[in-house]
Amino acid sequence: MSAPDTKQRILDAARTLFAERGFPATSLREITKLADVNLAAVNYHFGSKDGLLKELVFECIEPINAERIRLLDAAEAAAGEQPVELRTLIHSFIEPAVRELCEMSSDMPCVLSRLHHEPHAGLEEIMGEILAPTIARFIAATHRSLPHRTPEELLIRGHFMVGSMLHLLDFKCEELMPIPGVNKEVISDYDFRLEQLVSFCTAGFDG
Amino acid sequence: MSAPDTKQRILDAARTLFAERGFPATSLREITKLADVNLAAVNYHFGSKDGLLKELVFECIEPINAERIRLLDAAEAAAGEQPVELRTLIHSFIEPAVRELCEMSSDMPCVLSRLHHEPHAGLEEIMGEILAPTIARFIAATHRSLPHRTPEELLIRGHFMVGSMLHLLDFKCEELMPIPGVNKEVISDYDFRLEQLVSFCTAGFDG
DNA sequence: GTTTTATTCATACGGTCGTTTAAACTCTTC
DNA sequence: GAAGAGTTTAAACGACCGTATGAATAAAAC
Repeated sequence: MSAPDTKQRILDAARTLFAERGFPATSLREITKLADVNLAAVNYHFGSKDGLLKELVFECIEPINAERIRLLDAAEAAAGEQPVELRTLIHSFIEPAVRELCEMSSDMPCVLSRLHHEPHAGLEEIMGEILAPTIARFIAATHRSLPHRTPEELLIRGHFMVGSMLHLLDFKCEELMPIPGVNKEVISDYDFRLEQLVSFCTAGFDG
Repeated sequence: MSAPDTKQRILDAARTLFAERGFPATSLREITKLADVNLAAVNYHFGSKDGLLKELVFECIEPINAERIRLLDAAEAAAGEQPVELRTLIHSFIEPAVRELCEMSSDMPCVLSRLHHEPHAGLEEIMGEILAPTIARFIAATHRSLPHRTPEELLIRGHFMVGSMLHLLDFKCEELMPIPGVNKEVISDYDFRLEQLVSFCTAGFDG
């Protein structure tokens, strides 16, 4: 019954529990019990509880960010001298996150969404170092696409876009109050969610 | 040096620390030390740490909710048989939260924003009981204003609106990476924030 | 088959947590 | 000024936390 890959089992269990109760409220004993590994394994493989969190977050947002840059590069190359269309820009930013996070695990979106709102010591570093250059590029591109908007408007609307996206990632439709006429399958569909979010933000940016 | 109003001092200290480190990561010892009251005072006045949180949240969102309903009633009365204008609807939902939270304390928005993303046992109850009827009314009103939209579209876009709003409430511009040409005073201004958010959501809802 | 390296294990450490207790201290009210 | 309800205090409780240790085990190298 021993674990073939202790490290991965710990990551999976941590993801689940962090999503359920949050990072500070989850103990290593709960994680290792769920993962069916020894308590000391976390400190052996990750150094500390913080180390575990960092690895979990990094392995998740790094590929998302790379994909964002890739899509933006492609869009700018295709547009040549012209500014990239706003909708394409927003799609490039949102799609990798929604797709990757939905594919990876239904838990990770929740964890990430929380971490954005409950910054943890030493984690802004990851968020900052990895995300900051990306965000700077997207703001610059948005500025070219919407030259009539002030920098303040673009910045705060970008903030709204991130808020909508994070909230979508944390969207459990089971928790929804029953609303007459709402089809849960439609709401849960990945393509529907993505399309709606891109449309909402595209219209909102220019509205 | 004894406290005239222990209860209020605890609430104030708790608000500050919950905003800074989050609920689970804040200890009663830190709270009572900051409030300059005895450790046992929390359990005497609030029954438990959870009780403290509940009272803090309730005293904050109850008036916001009441004001939302008041504005919606007024708007519907003014519109008569006609559906209320979308922008008015969204303004009625957003304005009370942004204003009340900004006036009350710069800490509370942060706390509330987090709690939405890190549901705590027994708190969904407050959120649900207080917010659910309000949300139902706003969805119904939105449906009248935008009859060509499906219920699923309205629901998920309402979700985006809430996400944007929560993220705005948690917006500390000090943490911002320096972006050339951005005036921090403009970004921090209450009226600017409100106007931008209402415009973003109004355009987004119909986009 | 022995030595070496990597991993797992049971257990313990010092600390902090939320909560409780019972004594001390206010006050008002008679 | 004695009585009593309301509040504050210091101290302690048992439970759980993240981390560290050194022995046991498995895998690989020689």
